[in-house]
Amino acid sequence: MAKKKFYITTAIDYVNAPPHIGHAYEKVIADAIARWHRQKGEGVFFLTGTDENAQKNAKAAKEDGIGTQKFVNKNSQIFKQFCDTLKISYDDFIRTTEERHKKVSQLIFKKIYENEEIYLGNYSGIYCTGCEAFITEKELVNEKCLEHNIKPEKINEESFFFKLSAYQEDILDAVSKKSFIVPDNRREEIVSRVKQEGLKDLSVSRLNIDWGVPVPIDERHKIYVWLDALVNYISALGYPDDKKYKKYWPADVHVIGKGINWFHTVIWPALLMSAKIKLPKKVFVHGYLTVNGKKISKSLGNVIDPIKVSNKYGVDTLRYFLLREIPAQQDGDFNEKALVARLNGELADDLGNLLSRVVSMITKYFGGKVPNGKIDKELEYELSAQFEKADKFIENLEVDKAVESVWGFIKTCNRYVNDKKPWENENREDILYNLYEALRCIAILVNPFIPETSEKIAKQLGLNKVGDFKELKFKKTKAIVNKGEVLFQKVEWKK
RNA sequence: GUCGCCAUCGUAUAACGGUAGUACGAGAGUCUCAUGAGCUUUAGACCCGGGUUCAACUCCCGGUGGCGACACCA
Repeated sequence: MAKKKFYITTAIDYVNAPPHIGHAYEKVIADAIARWHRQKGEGVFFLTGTDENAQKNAKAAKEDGIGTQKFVNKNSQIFKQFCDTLKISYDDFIRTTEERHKKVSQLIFKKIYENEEIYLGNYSGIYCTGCEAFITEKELVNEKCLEHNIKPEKINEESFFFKLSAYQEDILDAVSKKSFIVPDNRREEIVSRVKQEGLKDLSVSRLNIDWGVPVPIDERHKIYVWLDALVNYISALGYPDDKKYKKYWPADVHVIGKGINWFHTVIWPALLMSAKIKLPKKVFVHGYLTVNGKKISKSLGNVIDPIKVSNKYGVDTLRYFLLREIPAQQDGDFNEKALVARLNGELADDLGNLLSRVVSMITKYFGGKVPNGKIDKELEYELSAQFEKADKFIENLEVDKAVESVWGFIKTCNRYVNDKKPWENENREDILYNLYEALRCIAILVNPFIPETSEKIAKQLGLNKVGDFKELKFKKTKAIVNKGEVLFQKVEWKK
């Protein structure tokens, strides 16, 4: 029987600024979902990468005094290392300056052109020479560009347009489907905007700029970066002929931030329709992070470096915090106090201490050898109940609730120790046998969220690997436990 | 400016139109295997003003406050 496939992507990042905590959130959430599906035994393909063809990069590179390609090479590397530090289990890391991508980007442009849904027209707008970009009337203060305080010029130049307007009905149908955009409020935003504003043709090229992918039918133009960027989801799979493309497309989930919802749920589907390609099954729109209740911004100086947080508290603590604390369907707040509270209360006290007390007792009463006992059906039932709940939550992309369910079982185990009192020597074998099995399963359950810790638990349980979800039932395990270091060192919070 | 989303104990969050729940924090109690951990338990909330209804946290209208989208921002 063929394995079920699961293709998940994150947005690709702009490389003109270093990764911040918001990037970490998106990567970690997608990673947890990807790992969960791997644990289910599915054929998972997890894609992330960097978006490098924006004019911004050329500008930033100039300021840096290095060539644009060198600049993006350096910064893309930073993002890749960032993923590695956070233990992001990507299967591929696409860069839009790679030949394999540019080729497909041009191919899609050409295909849509040949369908006569890209045409040459005139773009008129106001152009700020300071921004080196078109700006909107709304960005003006006293007819001047807010940022550069100069009067922008009116420009009328030729541009290729995509007939987005032709897709009004088809897009409305697509976005109205309940499963396509998650969560509901994000879907409703798009549906009402499509209804109210309607779809207008979209300029998909820029004339006379020096950075970007050339328009295949007219090299004076460069492909609009959004069209180029969106294509990464299929170029990475080797569209149109590669067997990876045939196996994994359409994507099961695109994980994106709310700021780019419109591009992913309106423009991208329309482009795909025009190119006669299947639509992704689902777009998951997560919220944004604030820091101490404030919007992340350079001017406020509250940009948090996730690498520093990871170094200070451990990568799993950061991962756990992002996955558990931030509600899937809305914005969340990052603050160190809350992170420390999760670390001390849930990682150290609930999980760390459970492992510690059980391993200690097995060592103390049985010399470390896992006793042979009778399965406690009730405890085993509780395990499968919480697992099923968690699985449904992951299916609905409510990772925070999935983590909560797993912790529900951890709490049950702590209660189990108290109620059964293994130190009183009545059915001690049975009690500790069941607790051992429970912990073995906990290591499996927490693996998608905190992979490093999961392995540490398995090691203390005398196992050489963490199993997958098939092993989520109580069985006979021959092992010698060995008490290791504390899983999580508690941290005292001082302001 | 146009459009949209949101508003619940101190904090973070739930609730088919029918008893406002959960977690952290705070208070009290208790066990002793364990990382001063665990377990039990108490107190504590529906932004304001109208309307619909036998009944409104829930639906409608208005206000206030927060947030966002509106051609390149996870």
